[in-house]
Amino acid sequence: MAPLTGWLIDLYPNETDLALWLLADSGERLLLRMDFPITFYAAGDFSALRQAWRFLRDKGVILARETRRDLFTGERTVLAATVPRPASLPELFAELSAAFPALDYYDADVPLPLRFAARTGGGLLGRCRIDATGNRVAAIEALDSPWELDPQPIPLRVLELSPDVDPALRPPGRLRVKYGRVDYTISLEPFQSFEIALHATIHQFDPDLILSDYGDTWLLPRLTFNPNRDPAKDVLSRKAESYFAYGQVVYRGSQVYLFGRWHIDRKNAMLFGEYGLEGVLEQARVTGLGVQEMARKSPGAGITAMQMLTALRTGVLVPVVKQQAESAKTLDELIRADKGGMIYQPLIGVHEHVAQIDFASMYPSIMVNFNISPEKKGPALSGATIGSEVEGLIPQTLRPLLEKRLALKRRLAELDPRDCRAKSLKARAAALKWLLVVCFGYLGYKNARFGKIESHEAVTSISRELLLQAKETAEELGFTVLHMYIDCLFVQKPGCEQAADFSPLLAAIEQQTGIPIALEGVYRWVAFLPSKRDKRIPVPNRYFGVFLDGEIKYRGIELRRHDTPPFVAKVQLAVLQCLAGAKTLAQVQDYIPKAREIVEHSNRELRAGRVPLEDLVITQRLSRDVNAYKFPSPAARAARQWIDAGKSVAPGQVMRFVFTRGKPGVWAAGVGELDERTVDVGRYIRLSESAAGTIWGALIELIKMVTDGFHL
DNA sequence: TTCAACCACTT
DNA sequence: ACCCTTGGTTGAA
Repeated sequence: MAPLTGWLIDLYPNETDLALWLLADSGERLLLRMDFPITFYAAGDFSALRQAWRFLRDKGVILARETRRDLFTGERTVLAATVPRPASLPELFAELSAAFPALDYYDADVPLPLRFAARTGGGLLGRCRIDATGNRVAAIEALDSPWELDPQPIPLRVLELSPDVDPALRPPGRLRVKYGRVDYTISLEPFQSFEIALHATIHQFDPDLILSDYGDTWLLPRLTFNPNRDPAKDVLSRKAESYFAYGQVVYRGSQVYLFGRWHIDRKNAMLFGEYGLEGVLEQARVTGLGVQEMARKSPGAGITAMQMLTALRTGVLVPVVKQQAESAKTLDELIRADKGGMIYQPLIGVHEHVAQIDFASMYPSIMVNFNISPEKKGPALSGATIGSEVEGLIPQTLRPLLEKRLALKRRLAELDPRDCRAKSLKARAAALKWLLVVCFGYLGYKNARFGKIESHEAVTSISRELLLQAKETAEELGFTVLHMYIDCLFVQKPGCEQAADFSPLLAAIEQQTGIPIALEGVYRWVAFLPSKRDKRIPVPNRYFGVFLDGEIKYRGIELRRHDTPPFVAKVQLAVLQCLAGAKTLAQVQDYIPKAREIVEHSNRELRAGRVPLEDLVITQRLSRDVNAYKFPSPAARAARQWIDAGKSVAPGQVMRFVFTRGKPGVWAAGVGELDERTVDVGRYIRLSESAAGTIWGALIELIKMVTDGFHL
C-alpha cells in the first residue's frame, strides 16, 4: 500500500493499543492504530523495589533493571516497567504508587502525545508520512517540525454551535449552527427532534472541530447520542472545580472532550491571554499537547510539557510530582523571596521627551544566555558567558521558543498592520510569549518537576544587574532614568523628541547586556502617579501617557481593572483621550475644561437614565465560598441572591451585578428584573469622578509643580 | 478616625 | 496546578 501523508490530528489509547487520526491529503479522516508499549520507572529502597517487582510481575508487566539519569542526582538504578497497553497505565500506576508510596517514580504521568513525539519525532498537528498495512501503522515519519514559521495550514472542518442566550440566565430556545457559509438555527424544543437534527448536522458536516458556546457545561452533557468521530469511544467528562492559580481562585466548569474530533467551548476554555484559537493551535503545536487539552489548560501545563519532552529526548527521567502541602515559610526564606525583579521608584510628575525601552523576553533570554537551569550550579553573576558548558534542560527547552517568537515578531514588523496575516502572527507570538513568561514562574514553583528556587533567584538577580547596567549606560550617554520596572526603563533627555534620538542608547544597552531590547515608544508626555494615600510616595505601576503618534498607554489605573464598570471606564478613557489631544505638556491645561465637560455630560446622562444597564454592570470574581466571607463583598452579596434564586455558585466564579440603593446594595444580573429606579446613581457618579480625578487631578497638581518651578 | 477585609494590578 | 508584592476602596469598630 502506498504511504499515507497528512496531518496527525488526534491520538489516544484504544483498548489494546494507540489510536491515531490522520487528516489525509486525500481529504479522508483515517483511523489508524499502532502498537505503543509504555515504559515507566521506579527507584528507591531496595526491599520496597523488590516487592514492587513482584507486584508488577503478577500483573503481567515486563520488567528490567536499568541505569538512567535523574536530572538532579545523576545516574540511578531503576526498575523499568513496560506495559503493552497504554490504556492500562493510569490504573496500574495508581495501584502501584498507593502500595509503595515511598518509592520515587519517573515517566509515569507523561501525557501520551509527548511520548509519541519523543519516540517518533512527529506530533499532533504536524505533517507525517505513514506506512500502513490495513489500518495498522508499520512506520511513521515526521515531515515537518513545530518550529516552522509557515506550516502548511491544516484544512480543518469547523462547526460552530451556540445557544441564543447564556443558559445560566434563562433556558435557550434555539441553537445556532454555523459551518462555513451555512448558518441556521435549530429549535431546542422538543428535545428529541432537536437531538435528531443536531446528530444529522454533525454526521453531515463531519467536523474536525466543534467550536461551541457553553458546550462543556450545557450542550454536550445533555446529548444522548455520541458526538465522537470514533464510535468506539464515549465522550470524556471532567468535573467542575475551583482551584488556586495565578494568585487567585479560578473556577472551571465541567469539561467535555471528544475523540477523533475536538471540542472547544469558547466560554469555558481559552481563558488565558487573548490569543484565541490561532494561539491555542500554536501552543498545542510547540508543546506537543493535544488541542483540546491546551485550550483548557494554562500555559504552565504547556511549558511543563515542553520540559518533559526535552527530558525524554535527552534521556533524562521525568519525576512524578509529589504534591507538597503549602508550608509556612521561615523568616530566612521570606527575606530571600523578597528579592524579585528590579523596581525603582519613579519620579512623580508629568514628563516630556521620555522614551520607554523594554527588554524583549528578558527572563527567558537570561535563562538561555546565562544557561540557568535547576540542575546547574549558580552561574557567574558577573556576566561571564558559559561557553563550554552543556546547555541545561530549561535553556534547551526555551531556545527554539524564543527564536521562533522573535522570528514571528520580525515578520510582523515587516507587515502592514492592516494585513490580515498580521492578526494571526500577533496571536501566535502572544501565545508563545505566555509559554516563555510562565517558564520563569515555574522555576520557583514548589510543585514543578524541574524547578529550583535558586535558579529562580539567579534570574531575578541577573535581571536587576542588567537593569542597573542599562541605567549606567543611559546616564553615561546623558539620559536621566525616570523609572525602571522589571524589564523596562523610562529615559529622558531634553532635545530627544523622536525615536531616532534614542537609537544610540538602544544599541549601547543591547551591546552591553546581550539581551534584545526594543523601543516601546516615545511619549509626548507621560505621568507617573503618586499614591492616593500619601502623595509624596510614587507608585511604580500606575502611569499613563501619550505616544508621539497619539496612541495612549496606561497601566494600573481604573481602566485596567476588570471590576471597573464600563460606564466608569468609558468616562476615564474619554478624559484621557481628550487630554491626549495636547501635543505638549504646556497645552494640557487648555484641555482640562473640555475633560470636565465630558464627565459632567456623562453624569447628566446617568441621572436621566440614559446609560444602558450593561454599562453599569460590575464584574467581580468570588475569592472564596459565599459562606466564608466575614464581610461579604458586593460580589458575595450578589452571589447570595443568585443562590436564593435557586442557582449555584462556586469559588472563583465571576459575578455580575449593579449597585443599588438600600440593602443589600446590589442586584445580581440574571436574578429577576432590576427596578431601574433603585440604581445607586450617586455611587456611580462618585466612581466616575474618582476615575476622572485619577487622570486630571494628577495632571493639574503636577503641572502646577512644574510651572511653579518645583522641578527646577 | 482607624483598621481589617477584599479585590485586582504589575509582567 | 506560578513566584512575589502592592494600592485602593469599603464598611465595621
